[in-house]
Amino acid sequence: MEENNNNNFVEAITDKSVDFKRWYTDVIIAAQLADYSPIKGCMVIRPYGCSLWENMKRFLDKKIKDTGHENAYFPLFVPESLLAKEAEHIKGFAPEVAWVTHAGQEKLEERLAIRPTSEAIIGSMYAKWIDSWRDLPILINQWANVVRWEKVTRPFLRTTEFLWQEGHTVHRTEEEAEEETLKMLEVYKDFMENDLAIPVYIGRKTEREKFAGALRTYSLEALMSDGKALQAGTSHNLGQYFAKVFNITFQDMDGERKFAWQTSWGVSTRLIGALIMVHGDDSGLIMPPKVAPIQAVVLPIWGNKTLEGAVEAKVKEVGEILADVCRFKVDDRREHTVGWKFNEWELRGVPLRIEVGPRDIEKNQVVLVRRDVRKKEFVPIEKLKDKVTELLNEIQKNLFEKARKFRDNNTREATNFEELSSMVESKQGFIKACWCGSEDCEMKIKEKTMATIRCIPFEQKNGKCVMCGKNGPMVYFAKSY
RNA sequence: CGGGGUGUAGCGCAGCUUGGUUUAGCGCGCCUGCUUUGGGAGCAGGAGGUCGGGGGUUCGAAUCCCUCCACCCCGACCA
Repeated sequence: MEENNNNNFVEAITDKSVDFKRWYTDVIIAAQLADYSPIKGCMVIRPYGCSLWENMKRFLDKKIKDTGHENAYFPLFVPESLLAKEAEHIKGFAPEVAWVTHAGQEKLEERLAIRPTSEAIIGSMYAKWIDSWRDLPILINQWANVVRWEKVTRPFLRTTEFLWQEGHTVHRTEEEAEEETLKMLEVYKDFMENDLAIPVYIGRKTEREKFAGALRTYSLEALMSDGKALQAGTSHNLGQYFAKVFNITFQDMDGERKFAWQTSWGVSTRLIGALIMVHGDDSGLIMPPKVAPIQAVVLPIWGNKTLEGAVEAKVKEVGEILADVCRFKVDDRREHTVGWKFNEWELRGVPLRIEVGPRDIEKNQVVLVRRDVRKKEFVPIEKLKDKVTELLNEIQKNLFEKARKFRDNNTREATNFEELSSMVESKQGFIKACWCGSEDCEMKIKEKTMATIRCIPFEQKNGKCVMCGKNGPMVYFAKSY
Protein backbone atom coordinates (compact mmCIF):
# COMPACT_ATOMS: atom_id res chain seq x y z
CA MET A 1 0.00 0.00 0.00
CA GLU A 2 1.70 3.17 -1.11
CA GLU A 3 1.45 6.39 0.82
CA ASN A 4 1.03 9.62 -1.06
CA ASN A 5 -0.10 12.83 0.53
CA ASN A 6 -1.10 14.73 -2.55
CA ASN A 7 -3.20 12.99 -5.11
CA ASN A 8 -3.50 9.31 -4.63
CA PHE A 9 -5.75 8.61 -1.70
CA VAL A 10 -7.32 5.64 -3.30
CA GLU A 11 -5.96 2.48 -1.87
CA ALA A 12 -8.40 0.04 -3.31
CA ILE A 13 -7.79 0.40 -7.02
CA THR A 14 -4.84 -0.08 -9.34
CA ASP A 15 -3.65 2.93 -11.35
CA LYS A 16 -4.83 2.98 -14.95
CA SER A 17 -1.30 3.36 -16.23
CA VAL A 18 -0.05 0.42 -14.18
CA ASP A 19 -2.62 -2.11 -15.30
CA PHE A 20 -5.66 -0.88 -17.20
CA LYS A 21 -7.55 -4.16 -17.09
CA ARG A 22 -7.10 -4.48 -13.39
CA TRP A 23 -8.04 -0.86 -12.90
CA TYR A 24 -11.26 -1.60 -14.77
CA THR A 25 -12.34 -4.51 -12.59
CA ASP A 26 -11.07 -2.84 -9.42
CA VAL A 27 -13.25 0.18 -10.09
CA ILE A 28 -16.32 -1.93 -10.76
CA ILE A 29 -15.95 -3.89 -7.55
CA ALA A 30 -14.89 -0.97 -5.37
CA ALA A 31 -17.59 1.38 -6.65
CA GLN A 32 -20.14 -1.38 -6.13
CA LEU A 33 -21.46 -1.34 -9.67
CA ALA A 34 -21.32 -5.12 -9.84
CA ASP A 35 -19.83 -8.17 -8.20
CA TYR A 36 -18.83 -11.67 -9.27
CA SER A 37 -21.50 -14.29 -8.70
CA PRO A 38 -21.21 -18.03 -7.97
CA ILE A 39 -22.08 -18.67 -11.64
CA LYS A 40 -19.20 -18.65 -14.04
CA GLY A 41 -19.26 -15.65 -16.31
CA CYS A 42 -22.28 -14.14 -14.63
CA MET A 43 -22.15 -11.03 -12.51
CA VAL A 44 -24.53 -9.42 -10.10
CA ILE A 45 -25.44 -5.87 -11.02
CA ARG A 46 -25.60 -4.14 -7.67
CA PRO A 47 -28.02 -1.33 -6.86
CA TYR A 48 -25.59 1.41 -7.89
CA GLY A 49 -24.95 -0.22 -11.26
CA CYS A 50 -28.61 -1.04 -11.69
CA SER A 51 -29.57 2.55 -11.01
CA LEU A 52 -27.11 3.66 -13.69
CA TRP A 53 -28.60 1.17 -16.15
CA GLU A 54 -32.11 2.34 -15.31
CA ASN A 55 -31.13 5.93 -16.05
CA MET A 56 -29.55 4.91 -19.33
CA LYS A 57 -32.65 2.89 -20.19
CA ARG A 58 -34.89 5.83 -19.45
CA PHE A 59 -33.13 8.07 -21.96
CA LEU A 60 -32.88 5.44 -24.64
CA ASP A 61 -36.37 4.08 -24.12
CA LYS A 62 -37.78 7.56 -24.65
CA LYS A 63 -35.82 8.01 -27.86
CA ILE A 64 -36.96 4.63 -29.12
CA LYS A 65 -40.57 5.48 -28.38
CA ASP A 66 -40.23 8.97 -29.84
CA THR A 67 -39.24 7.36 -33.13
CA GLY A 68 -42.47 5.39 -33.22
CA HIS A 69 -41.55 2.11 -31.58
CA GLU A 70 -43.46 0.19 -28.94
CA ASN A 71 -42.17 -2.17 -26.30
CA ALA A 72 -43.19 -5.82 -26.16
CA TYR A 73 -41.88 -8.95 -24.50
CA PHE A 74 -41.11 -12.29 -26.11
CA PRO A 75 -40.22 -15.63 -24.45
CA LEU A 76 -36.83 -16.43 -23.04
CA PHE A 77 -36.91 -19.85 -24.75
CA VAL A 78 -36.58 -20.72 -28.39
CA PRO A 79 -37.64 -24.23 -29.48
CA GLU A 80 -34.85 -26.04 -31.26
CA SER A 81 -36.96 -26.59 -34.36
CA LEU A 82 -37.45 -22.85 -34.71
CA LEU A 83 -33.84 -21.99 -34.18
CA ALA A 84 -32.72 -24.72 -36.55
CA LYS A 85 -34.86 -23.36 -39.38
CA GLU A 86 -32.12 -21.17 -40.64
CA ALA A 87 -28.55 -22.23 -41.00
CA GLU A 88 -26.51 -19.13 -41.48
CA HIS A 89 -27.79 -17.26 -38.46
CA ILE A 90 -27.55 -20.15 -36.05
CA LYS A 91 -24.13 -21.08 -37.30
CA GLY A 92 -22.99 -17.75 -35.90
CA PHE A 93 -24.39 -18.51 -32.47
CA ALA A 94 -24.39 -22.31 -32.16
CA PRO A 95 -21.30 -22.64 -29.96
CA GLU A 96 -22.66 -20.19 -27.40
CA VAL A 97 -26.26 -21.33 -27.10
CA ALA A 98 -27.37 -22.68 -23.71
CA TRP A 99 -30.01 -25.43 -23.85
CA VAL A 100 -32.77 -26.45 -21.49
CA THR A 101 -33.19 -30.20 -21.74
CA HIS A 102 -35.13 -31.20 -18.65
CA ALA A 103 -38.12 -30.13 -16.61
CA GLY A 104 -37.54 -31.61 -13.19
CA GLN A 105 -36.54 -35.21 -13.86
CA GLU A 106 -38.34 -35.43 -17.16
CA LYS A 107 -36.55 -34.99 -20.40
CA LEU A 108 -38.20 -32.45 -22.66
CA GLU A 109 -39.59 -33.66 -25.94
CA GLU A 110 -37.85 -30.79 -27.65
CA ARG A 111 -34.80 -28.92 -26.41
CA LEU A 112 -35.28 -25.23 -25.69
CA ALA A 113 -32.56 -22.74 -26.43
CA ILE A 114 -32.17 -19.82 -24.08
CA ARG A 115 -32.28 -16.89 -26.48
CA PRO A 116 -28.89 -15.62 -27.58
CA THR A 117 -30.92 -13.02 -29.48
CA SER A 118 -34.56 -13.07 -30.48
CA GLU A 119 -34.70 -13.00 -34.29
CA ALA A 120 -36.11 -16.53 -34.44
CA ILE A 121 -38.83 -16.32 -31.83
CA ILE A 122 -39.89 -12.85 -32.93
CA GLY A 123 -39.78 -13.77 -36.60
CA SER A 124 -42.07 -16.71 -36.01
CA MET A 125 -44.62 -14.42 -34.37
CA TYR A 126 -44.36 -11.77 -37.05
CA ALA A 127 -45.33 -14.42 -39.60
CA LYS A 128 -48.62 -14.79 -37.73
CA TRP A 129 -49.27 -11.09 -37.37
CA ILE A 130 -48.52 -9.91 -40.86
CA ASP A 131 -50.84 -10.51 -43.77
CA SER A 132 -51.26 -7.25 -45.62
CA TRP A 133 -49.10 -4.25 -46.45
CA ARG A 134 -51.50 -2.42 -44.16
CA ASP A 135 -50.00 -4.37 -41.20
CA LEU A 136 -46.65 -2.75 -41.89
CA PRO A 137 -44.45 -1.37 -40.59
CA ILE A 138 -44.14 -3.26 -37.34
CA LEU A 139 -41.95 -1.30 -34.96
CA ILE A 140 -41.25 -3.25 -31.79
CA ASN A 141 -38.56 -3.10 -29.18
CA GLN A 142 -37.93 -5.36 -26.21
CA TRP A 143 -35.85 -4.93 -23.09
CA ALA A 144 -34.59 -8.34 -22.16
CA ASN A 145 -31.83 -10.57 -20.93
CA VAL A 146 -30.01 -12.88 -23.31
CA VAL A 147 -27.48 -15.64 -22.78
CA ARG A 148 -24.37 -16.38 -24.78
CA TRP A 149 -22.01 -18.98 -23.39
CA GLU A 150 -18.81 -17.05 -23.91
CA LYS A 151 -15.45 -18.60 -23.22
CA VAL A 152 -13.92 -15.45 -21.87
CA THR A 153 -16.00 -13.05 -19.84
CA ARG A 154 -15.40 -9.65 -18.28
CA PRO A 155 -17.81 -7.61 -16.18
CA PHE A 156 -20.16 -5.59 -18.39
CA LEU A 157 -18.03 -6.01 -21.53
CA ARG A 158 -18.82 -9.65 -22.05
CA THR A 159 -20.86 -11.68 -19.61
CA THR A 160 -22.69 -14.96 -20.11
CA GLU A 161 -26.03 -13.35 -19.37
CA PHE A 162 -26.51 -9.70 -20.18
CA LEU A 163 -29.24 -7.10 -20.36
CA TRP A 164 -30.02 -5.25 -23.54
CA GLN A 165 -32.71 -3.90 -25.76
CA GLU A 166 -33.36 -5.38 -29.15
CA GLY A 167 -35.47 -3.61 -31.73
CA HIS A 168 -37.15 -5.75 -34.37
CA THR A 169 -38.96 -4.05 -37.18
CA VAL A 170 -40.69 -5.16 -40.37
CA HIS A 171 -41.12 -3.06 -43.49
CA ARG A 172 -42.75 -3.16 -46.87
CA THR A 173 -39.71 -2.17 -48.88
CA GLU A 174 -35.99 -2.50 -48.77
CA GLU A 175 -35.58 1.28 -48.80
CA GLU A 176 -37.81 1.62 -45.77
CA ALA A 177 -35.85 -1.05 -43.88
CA GLU A 178 -32.58 0.63 -44.76
CA GLU A 179 -33.95 3.97 -43.63
CA GLU A 180 -34.98 2.44 -40.31
CA THR A 181 -31.59 0.80 -39.83
CA LEU A 182 -29.80 4.10 -40.33
CA LYS A 183 -32.32 6.04 -38.28
CA MET A 184 -31.69 3.84 -35.25
CA LEU A 185 -27.97 4.13 -35.76
CA GLU A 186 -28.45 7.90 -35.42
CA VAL A 187 -30.67 7.45 -32.36
CA TYR A 188 -27.89 5.44 -30.73
CA LYS A 189 -25.29 8.03 -31.68
CA ASP A 190 -27.40 10.78 -30.18
CA PHE A 191 -27.87 8.73 -27.01
CA MET A 192 -24.21 7.85 -26.63
CA GLU A 193 -22.84 11.29 -27.36
CA ASN A 194 -25.41 13.46 -25.62
CA ASP A 195 -26.42 11.30 -22.66
CA LEU A 196 -23.39 9.11 -22.05
CA ALA A 197 -20.85 11.68 -23.30
CA ILE A 198 -19.18 8.97 -25.37
CA PRO A 199 -18.11 10.09 -28.85
CA VAL A 200 -18.55 7.44 -31.53
CA TYR A 201 -17.62 6.78 -35.11
CA ILE A 202 -20.40 5.22 -37.08
CA GLY A 203 -20.25 3.19 -40.25
CA ARG A 204 -20.88 -0.12 -41.92
CA LYS A 205 -19.32 -3.40 -40.85
CA THR A 206 -17.39 -5.51 -43.31
CA GLU A 207 -18.94 -8.74 -44.62
CA ARG A 208 -16.78 -10.68 -42.22
CA GLU A 209 -17.82 -8.69 -39.17
CA LYS A 210 -21.50 -8.33 -39.92
CA PHE A 211 -24.30 -10.01 -37.97
CA ALA A 212 -25.00 -13.62 -38.98
CA GLY A 213 -27.91 -13.50 -41.38
CA ALA A 214 -27.89 -9.76 -41.99
CA LEU A 215 -27.71 -7.98 -45.30
CA ARG A 216 -25.75 -5.11 -43.82
CA THR A 217 -24.61 -4.29 -40.30
CA TYR A 218 -23.83 -0.80 -39.06
CA SER A 219 -22.05 -0.10 -35.82
CA LEU A 220 -20.99 2.59 -33.41
CA GLU A 221 -17.37 2.44 -32.36
CA ALA A 222 -15.99 4.17 -29.28
CA LEU A 223 -12.41 4.60 -28.14
CA MET A 224 -11.56 3.49 -24.62
CA SER A 225 -8.92 5.46 -22.75
CA ASP A 226 -6.39 2.63 -23.10
CA GLY A 227 -6.49 3.09 -26.86
CA LYS A 228 -8.64 0.11 -27.72
CA ALA A 229 -11.92 0.37 -29.61
CA LEU A 230 -15.22 -0.94 -28.37
CA GLN A 231 -18.26 -1.79 -30.46
CA ALA A 232 -20.89 0.11 -28.55
CA GLY A 233 -23.95 -0.84 -30.56
CA THR A 234 -25.15 -2.34 -33.82
CA SER A 235 -28.01 -1.82 -36.23
CA HIS A 236 -28.77 -4.46 -38.85
CA ASN A 237 -30.62 -4.41 -42.11
CA LEU A 238 -31.74 -8.04 -42.16
CA GLY A 239 -33.04 -7.89 -45.70
CA GLN A 240 -35.49 -10.73 -46.43
CA TYR A 241 -33.36 -13.47 -44.93
CA PHE A 242 -35.47 -14.15 -41.84
CA ALA A 243 -38.67 -13.38 -43.72
CA LYS A 244 -37.88 -16.25 -46.04
CA VAL A 245 -36.93 -18.56 -43.18
CA PHE A 246 -40.02 -17.83 -41.10
CA ASN A 247 -42.29 -17.12 -44.02
CA ILE A 248 -43.08 -13.53 -43.15
CA THR A 249 -45.08 -12.45 -46.18
CA PHE A 250 -47.66 -9.85 -46.97
CA GLN A 251 -49.95 -9.02 -49.85
CA ASP A 252 -48.73 -5.76 -51.32
CA MET A 253 -50.75 -2.92 -52.87
CA ASP A 254 -50.27 -4.49 -56.26
CA GLY A 255 -51.90 -7.72 -55.06
CA GLU A 256 -48.69 -9.69 -55.06
CA ARG A 257 -47.52 -11.68 -52.02
CA LYS A 258 -44.05 -10.59 -51.03
CA PHE A 259 -41.45 -11.29 -48.36
CA ALA A 260 -41.10 -8.54 -45.78
CA TRP A 261 -37.95 -6.54 -45.07
CA GLN A 262 -36.63 -6.54 -41.50
CA THR A 263 -34.22 -4.75 -39.24
CA SER A 264 -32.86 -5.39 -35.78
CA TRP A 265 -30.74 -3.20 -33.54
CA GLY A 266 -29.42 -3.40 -30.02
CA VAL A 267 -27.29 -1.99 -27.27
CA SER A 268 -26.44 -3.71 -24.02
CA THR A 269 -25.06 -3.31 -20.52
CA ARG A 270 -21.73 -3.30 -22.31
CA LEU A 271 -22.31 0.45 -22.56
CA ILE A 272 -21.67 0.62 -18.83
CA GLY A 273 -18.24 -0.84 -19.50
CA ALA A 274 -17.69 1.81 -22.15
CA LEU A 275 -18.78 4.56 -19.80
CA ILE A 276 -16.31 3.38 -17.18
CA MET A 277 -13.41 3.10 -19.60
CA VAL A 278 -14.04 6.37 -21.40
CA HIS A 279 -14.48 8.66 -18.41
CA GLY A 280 -12.86 7.03 -15.37
CA ASP A 281 -9.53 8.06 -13.86
CA ASP A 282 -7.09 6.84 -11.20
CA SER A 283 -9.47 7.93 -8.46
CA GLY A 284 -12.29 5.84 -9.89
CA LEU A 285 -15.45 6.39 -11.88
CA ILE A 286 -16.66 9.63 -13.36
CA MET A 287 -20.38 9.53 -14.10
CA PRO A 288 -21.82 11.77 -16.79
CA PRO A 289 -24.39 13.85 -14.86
CA LYS A 290 -27.33 12.91 -17.08
CA VAL A 291 -27.17 9.23 -16.17
CA ALA A 292 -25.40 9.42 -12.80
CA PRO A 293 -27.35 7.53 -10.13
CA ILE A 294 -26.36 10.30 -7.73
CA GLN A 295 -25.62 13.68 -9.28
CA ALA A 296 -24.54 15.44 -6.13
CA VAL A 297 -23.56 14.25 -2.70
CA VAL A 298 -24.03 16.51 0.29
CA LEU A 299 -21.45 16.06 3.03
CA PRO A 300 -21.98 17.61 6.44
CA ILE A 301 -18.81 18.52 8.28
CA TRP A 302 -19.83 18.43 11.89
CA GLY A 303 -17.11 20.42 13.59
CA ASN A 304 -17.40 20.55 17.35
CA LYS A 305 -20.52 19.50 19.24
CA THR A 306 -21.92 23.01 19.66
CA LEU A 307 -22.07 23.53 15.91
CA GLU A 308 -23.62 20.21 14.94
CA GLY A 309 -27.17 21.46 15.18
CA ALA A 310 -26.45 24.40 12.92
CA VAL A 311 -24.73 22.18 10.35
CA GLU A 312 -27.62 19.77 10.41
CA ALA A 313 -30.09 22.57 9.83
CA LYS A 314 -28.05 23.94 6.96
CA VAL A 315 -27.83 20.50 5.36
CA LYS A 316 -31.58 20.22 5.58
CA GLU A 317 -31.95 23.59 3.91
CA VAL A 318 -29.59 22.52 1.13
CA GLY A 319 -31.64 19.37 0.69
CA GLU A 320 -34.80 21.39 0.24
CA ILE A 321 -33.15 23.63 -2.34
CA LEU A 322 -31.88 20.65 -4.32
CA ALA A 323 -35.11 18.67 -4.13
CA ASP A 324 -36.29 19.44 -7.66
CA VAL A 325 -32.89 20.33 -9.09
CA CYS A 326 -31.00 17.06 -9.18
CA ARG A 327 -30.65 13.54 -7.84
CA PHE A 328 -28.68 14.00 -4.64
CA LYS A 329 -27.79 12.13 -1.50
CA VAL A 330 -26.94 13.39 1.95
CA ASP A 331 -24.15 11.30 3.43
CA ASP A 332 -24.47 11.93 7.15
CA ARG A 333 -22.87 8.68 8.26
CA ARG A 334 -20.97 9.13 11.51
CA GLU A 335 -18.71 6.16 11.12
CA HIS A 336 -16.52 7.76 8.49
CA THR A 337 -14.57 10.97 8.52
CA VAL A 338 -15.33 13.50 5.87
CA GLY A 339 -11.99 12.88 4.16
CA TRP A 340 -12.88 9.24 3.82
CA LYS A 341 -16.17 10.19 2.21
CA PHE A 342 -14.46 12.51 -0.28
CA ASN A 343 -12.51 9.58 -1.61
CA GLU A 344 -15.42 7.21 -1.49
CA TRP A 345 -17.71 9.41 -3.56
CA GLU A 346 -14.96 10.24 -6.01
CA LEU A 347 -14.38 6.54 -6.45
CA ARG A 348 -18.07 6.12 -7.20
CA GLY A 349 -17.95 8.95 -9.71
CA VAL A 350 -20.53 11.36 -8.29
CA PRO A 351 -20.19 14.50 -10.47
CA LEU A 352 -20.66 17.11 -7.73
CA ARG A 353 -19.73 17.24 -4.09
CA ILE A 354 -21.37 19.75 -1.78
CA GLU A 355 -19.66 20.38 1.53
CA VAL A 356 -21.51 22.02 4.38
CA GLY A 357 -19.35 22.89 7.39
CA PRO A 358 -19.09 25.27 10.32
CA ARG A 359 -17.14 27.85 8.33
CA ASP A 360 -19.84 27.90 5.66
CA ILE A 361 -22.61 28.61 8.08
CA GLU A 362 -21.17 31.98 9.08
CA LYS A 363 -20.86 32.97 5.43
CA ASN A 364 -24.15 31.36 4.39
CA GLN A 365 -22.44 29.43 1.65
CA VAL A 366 -21.51 25.89 0.62
CA VAL A 367 -18.44 24.43 -1.05
CA LEU A 368 -18.94 22.79 -4.44
CA VAL A 369 -16.31 20.50 -5.92
CA ARG A 370 -16.47 19.08 -9.43
CA ARG A 371 -15.43 15.45 -9.84
CA ASP A 372 -14.16 15.89 -13.40
CA VAL A 373 -11.69 18.75 -12.84
CA ARG A 374 -11.70 18.75 -9.02
CA LYS A 375 -12.28 22.51 -8.99
CA LYS A 376 -13.52 23.94 -5.72
CA GLU A 377 -15.99 26.83 -5.54
CA PHE A 378 -17.61 28.71 -2.70
CA VAL A 379 -21.25 29.32 -3.54
CA PRO A 380 -23.69 31.53 -1.63
CA ILE A 381 -26.77 29.56 -0.60
CA GLU A 382 -29.09 31.71 -2.71
CA LYS A 383 -27.14 30.87 -5.85
CA LEU A 384 -26.89 27.16 -5.12
CA LYS A 385 -29.81 26.07 -7.25
CA ASP A 386 -28.63 27.77 -10.44
CA LYS A 387 -25.01 26.88 -9.80
CA VAL A 388 -25.72 23.16 -9.44
CA THR A 389 -27.72 23.09 -12.65
CA GLU A 390 -25.02 25.03 -14.44
CA LEU A 391 -22.19 22.85 -13.16
CA LEU A 392 -23.95 19.58 -14.00
CA ASN A 393 -24.42 20.82 -17.56
CA GLU A 394 -20.83 21.92 -17.72
CA ILE A 395 -19.53 18.60 -16.46
CA GLN A 396 -21.63 16.74 -19.01
CA LYS A 397 -20.22 18.91 -21.78
CA ASN A 398 -16.69 18.75 -20.51
CA LEU A 399 -16.71 14.95 -20.30
CA PHE A 400 -17.82 14.69 -23.88
CA GLU A 401 -15.31 17.27 -25.11
CA LYS A 402 -12.50 15.59 -23.25
CA ALA A 403 -13.41 12.20 -24.66
CA ARG A 404 -13.82 13.63 -28.15
CA LYS A 405 -10.42 15.30 -28.02
CA PHE A 406 -8.84 12.09 -26.82
CA ARG A 407 -10.55 10.17 -29.60
CA ASP A 408 -9.55 12.73 -32.25
CA ASN A 409 -5.98 12.91 -30.99
CA ASN A 410 -5.85 9.15 -31.20
CA THR A 411 -7.23 8.86 -34.68
CA ARG A 412 -4.37 8.71 -37.16
CA GLU A 413 -4.07 8.23 -40.85
CA ALA A 414 -1.91 5.58 -42.48
CA THR A 415 -1.11 5.52 -46.18
CA ASN A 416 0.74 2.23 -46.27
CA PHE A 417 1.00 -1.02 -44.36
CA GLU A 418 4.19 -0.13 -42.49
CA GLU A 419 2.59 3.02 -41.10
CA LEU A 420 -0.54 1.16 -40.12
CA SER A 421 1.45 -1.56 -38.46
CA SER A 422 3.68 0.74 -36.45
CA MET A 423 0.73 2.91 -35.40
CA VAL A 424 -1.14 -0.11 -34.11
CA GLU A 425 1.93 -1.19 -32.26
CA SER A 426 3.04 2.08 -30.70
CA LYS A 427 -0.01 4.29 -30.34
CA GLN A 428 -3.13 2.19 -30.70
CA GLY A 429 -6.27 4.27 -31.19
CA PHE A 430 -8.17 4.45 -34.47
CA ILE A 431 -6.26 4.34 -37.71
CA LYS A 432 -7.80 5.55 -40.92
CA ALA A 433 -6.50 3.64 -43.87
CA CYS A 434 -7.75 2.52 -47.23
CA TRP A 435 -8.81 -1.03 -47.95
CA CYS A 436 -9.71 -2.69 -51.22
CA GLY A 437 -12.76 -4.49 -49.87
CA SER A 438 -11.45 -8.03 -50.07
CA GLU A 439 -11.70 -10.41 -47.15
CA ASP A 440 -8.27 -11.63 -48.05
CA CYS A 441 -6.61 -8.30 -47.31
CA GLU A 442 -8.78 -7.79 -44.24
CA MET A 443 -7.58 -11.09 -42.79
CA LYS A 444 -3.96 -10.51 -43.68
CA ILE A 445 -3.97 -7.17 -41.90
CA LYS A 446 -5.64 -8.69 -38.90
CA GLU A 447 -3.13 -11.51 -38.70
CA LYS A 448 -0.15 -9.24 -39.02
CA THR A 449 -1.24 -6.33 -36.83
CA MET A 450 -4.06 -7.65 -34.59
CA ALA A 451 -6.10 -4.68 -35.75
CA THR A 452 -9.52 -5.21 -37.31
CA ILE A 453 -11.72 -3.05 -39.45
CA ARG A 454 -14.08 -1.45 -36.98
CA CYS A 455 -16.30 0.17 -39.56
CA ILE A 456 -16.48 1.79 -42.97
CA PRO A 457 -17.61 5.39 -42.42
CA PHE A 458 -20.24 7.01 -44.63
CA GLU A 459 -18.26 10.04 -45.70
CA GLN A 460 -15.83 8.58 -48.15
CA LYS A 461 -12.60 9.22 -49.87
CA ASN A 462 -11.10 6.35 -51.77
CA GLY A 463 -7.45 5.44 -51.94
CA LYS A 464 -5.01 2.61 -52.35
CA CYS A 465 -5.46 -0.45 -50.13
CA VAL A 466 -2.62 -0.59 -47.62
CA MET A 467 -2.31 -4.31 -48.28
CA CYS A 468 -2.63 -4.82 -52.02
CA GLY A 469 -2.71 -1.32 -53.49
CA LYS A 470 -6.05 -1.68 -55.23
CA ASN A 471 -8.51 1.18 -54.96
CA GLY A 472 -10.94 1.13 -52.06
CA PRO A 473 -12.67 3.07 -49.28
CA MET A 474 -11.10 4.59 -46.20
CA VAL A 475 -11.93 2.55 -43.10
CA TYR A 476 -11.24 2.66 -39.37
CA PHE A 477 -8.82 0.08 -38.05
CA ALA A 478 -8.23 -0.58 -34.36
CA LYS A 479 -7.43 -3.19 -31.82
CA SER A 480 -10.67 -3.84 -30.11
CA TYR A 481 -12.34 -5.38 -27.10
C1' C B 1 -10.79 -23.67 -26.47
C1' G B 2 -5.05 -23.51 -26.25
C1' G B 3 -0.66 -21.23 -23.16
C1' G B 4 0.70 -19.12 -18.39
C1' G B 5 -0.51 -17.64 -13.26
C1' U B 6 -3.27 -17.53 -8.64
C1' G B 7 -6.48 -19.78 -4.74
C1' U B 8 -4.97 -19.42 3.44
C1' A B 9 -10.72 -14.54 7.84
C1' G B 10 -14.68 -9.59 4.06
C1' C B 11 -9.96 -7.61 1.32
C1' G B 12 -4.46 -7.82 0.77
C1' C B 13 -0.78 -11.18 2.19
C1' A B 14 3.04 -14.46 5.27
C1' G B 15 3.59 -19.60 6.40
C1' C B 16 4.54 -24.36 1.81
C1' U B 17 11.04 -25.02 -0.50
C1' U B 18 12.97 -28.96 4.06
C1' G B 19 5.40 -32.29 6.74
C1' G B 20 5.58 -32.00 13.58
C1' U B 21 6.67 -25.06 18.99
C1' U B 22 0.99 -23.12 14.67
C1' U B 23 -3.79 -23.69 19.45
C1' A B 24 -2.77 -21.34 11.53
C1' G B 25 -0.40 -15.66 11.89
C1' C B 26 0.01 -10.25 10.12
C1' G B 27 -2.06 -5.55 7.94
C1' C B 28 -6.58 -3.35 6.51
C1' G B 29 -11.67 -3.82 7.21
C1' C B 30 -15.69 -5.44 10.80
C1' C B 31 -18.17 -5.23 16.11
C1' U B 32 -18.40 -2.39 21.29
C1' G B 33 -17.13 2.03 23.95
C1' C B 34 -15.03 6.91 24.40
C1' U B 35 -12.62 10.92 21.88
C1' U B 36 -12.66 12.79 16.72
C1' U B 37 -14.50 14.94 11.67
C1' G B 38 -12.67 21.13 5.78
C1' G B 39 -8.71 15.07 1.77
C1' G B 40 -9.01 7.74 3.75
C1' A B 41 -8.73 9.79 12.52
C1' G B 42 -6.91 7.95 17.76
C1' C B 43 -7.07 4.75 22.01
C1' A B 44 -9.00 0.40 24.51
C1' G B 45 -11.52 -4.15 24.21
C1' G B 46 -13.62 -7.98 20.85
C1' A B 47 -15.61 -11.26 16.84
C1' G B 48 -14.22 -13.77 12.58
C1' G B 49 -10.77 -19.87 9.29
C1' U B 50 -14.00 -27.11 7.47
C1' C B 51 -6.13 -23.24 4.58
C1' G B 52 -10.95 -23.47 -3.15
C1' G B 53 -13.62 -28.88 -3.45
C1' G B 54 -12.73 -34.17 -3.55
C1' G B 55 -9.33 -38.19 -3.24
C1' G B 56 -4.50 -40.15 -1.91
C1' U B 57 0.60 -40.67 0.72
C1' U B 58 1.85 -40.49 6.11
C1' C B 59 1.86 -41.92 13.00
C1' G B 60 0.86 -36.73 11.48
C1' A B 61 -0.87 -32.45 5.63
C1' A B 62 -2.12 -25.33 4.67
C1' U B 63 2.69 -27.78 3.44
C1' C B 64 3.93 -33.78 -0.71
C1' C B 65 0.97 -36.41 -4.98
C1' C B 66 -3.57 -36.92 -8.16
C1' U B 67 -8.04 -34.77 -9.74
C1' C B 68 -11.90 -31.27 -10.22
C1' C B 69 -13.48 -26.13 -9.73
C1' A B 70 -13.11 -20.87 -9.73
C1' C B 71 -10.69 -16.35 -10.86
C1' C B 72 -6.77 -13.38 -13.46
C1' C B 73 -3.39 -12.52 -17.76
C1' C B 74 -1.99 -13.64 -23.05
C1' G B 75 -3.93 -15.73 -27.74
C1' A B 76 -8.50 -17.97 -31.37
C1' C B 77 -14.51 -16.43 -31.13
C1' C B 78 -18.30 -12.64 -29.88
C1' A B 79 -22.60 -7.19 -27.97
